[in-house]
Amino acid sequence: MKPTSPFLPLVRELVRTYQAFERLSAGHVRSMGLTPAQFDVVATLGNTEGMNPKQLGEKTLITKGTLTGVVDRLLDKSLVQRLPDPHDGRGQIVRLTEKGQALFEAVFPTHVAYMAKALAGFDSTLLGPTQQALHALRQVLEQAGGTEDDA
Amino acid sequence: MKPTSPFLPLVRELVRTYQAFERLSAGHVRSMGLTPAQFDVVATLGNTEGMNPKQLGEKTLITKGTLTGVVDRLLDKSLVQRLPDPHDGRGQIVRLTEKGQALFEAVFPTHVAYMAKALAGFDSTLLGPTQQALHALRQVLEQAGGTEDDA
DNA sequence: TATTGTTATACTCTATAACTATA
DNA sequence: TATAGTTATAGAGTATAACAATA
Repeated sequence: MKPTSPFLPLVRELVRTYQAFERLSAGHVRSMGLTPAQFDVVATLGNTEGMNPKQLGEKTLITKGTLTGVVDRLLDKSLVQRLPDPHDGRGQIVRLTEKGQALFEAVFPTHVAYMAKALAGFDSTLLGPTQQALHALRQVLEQAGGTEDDA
Repeated sequence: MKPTSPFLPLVRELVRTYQAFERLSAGHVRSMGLTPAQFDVVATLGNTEGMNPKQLGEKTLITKGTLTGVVDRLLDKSLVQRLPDPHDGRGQIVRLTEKGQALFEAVFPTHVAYMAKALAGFDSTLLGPTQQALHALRQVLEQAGGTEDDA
C-alpha cells in the first residue's frame, strides 16, 4: 500500500473545520440579511474612514470584478457610499453610510457573540497553540502560492 | 476598551489559513479542468464502487439540489454515470466512468503531490497536534451547529 | 505605459421549495 | 406519510478579459 501524504489528514481536518465554521457563521449572517461576502465587506469597513476598492479587495480576498458587484448590492441597500478619492482621480473611497454604520454596530457584536457562544466549549488552553500552528501553516501555504511553480 | 472575544483571533486565523489553502488548491484544480466542487465529487467517488447522491452529498457537504447540477456537468464530461440502485427504485448510484477513473488516477495524485510540495516546509512535529486541535475545534463547532439555538 | 475601477461574458454554486416516483 | 432525487427560481460569487479614465 503506497503511503499517502502525511499532510492529507491535516488538510482534510482544516477543510472540515473551516466548513463547520462557515456553515455556522454563514447561517447566522444570512439570518441577519447579508450574504457572507457582504458581511465581510461591512465588517471590514466598520470603524474605518472607508477605503478604496483595491484595499478592500485585499482585505476580503474578493477580486475586483466581483467586488464591484458586492459593493453595488450594498449600495442598493444604502449601506455603503462611493466617494471620490481626493488623492487619485481614478479612485474612490467606499465607506459605510450611517445606516451601514448602524447595521455594523448592531450586527457585528451580535455575530461575534453568537460565534463566541458556539466556541465556548473549546479548551482555552489550546487557543494560543492552535492559533500559532495555523499561522505557521498559513505561512507555508502563502509562500507556496507566491512562489507558484507548478507541480 | 471592551475586550473582544478571545476566540476572534483563532477564528480569523482559521479563515485565513483555509483561504490560503483554498486559493492554492482551487487554482491547481482549475488548471486541471475541474471546479473545486467537481474535483470534490470525483475525489470522493475515486476508489469506490459508487454511491447514491445522498451519501455523496453528506461527504462533500453539497446540498442535494446543487449536487444534481454538479453531477449533470460531470455527466456531460463523461466522467461519471448514473446507475439505478438495485435496492431502491427511487435511488441511483453515481459512479466514475472509466474516463472518470482514469482522470482520478491521473489528477488526484498530482494534486496531492502539488499540495504536499506546498506543505513541505511545515514543521512535521506540529502535524499531529495541529490536527488534534482542529478536530477539537470542529467538534465544538459541529455541536453548536447541531444544537442551533440562536444568540 | 501602467493602474483603477467598470462592464461584459459565461459558468458555477447557493438556498429554497414544489414536484415525481417509489417505499 | 416519508424519502430520493429532479426541477424551477432567483440571487450571488467566480474567472477572465476588454475597456475608459487617469496617473
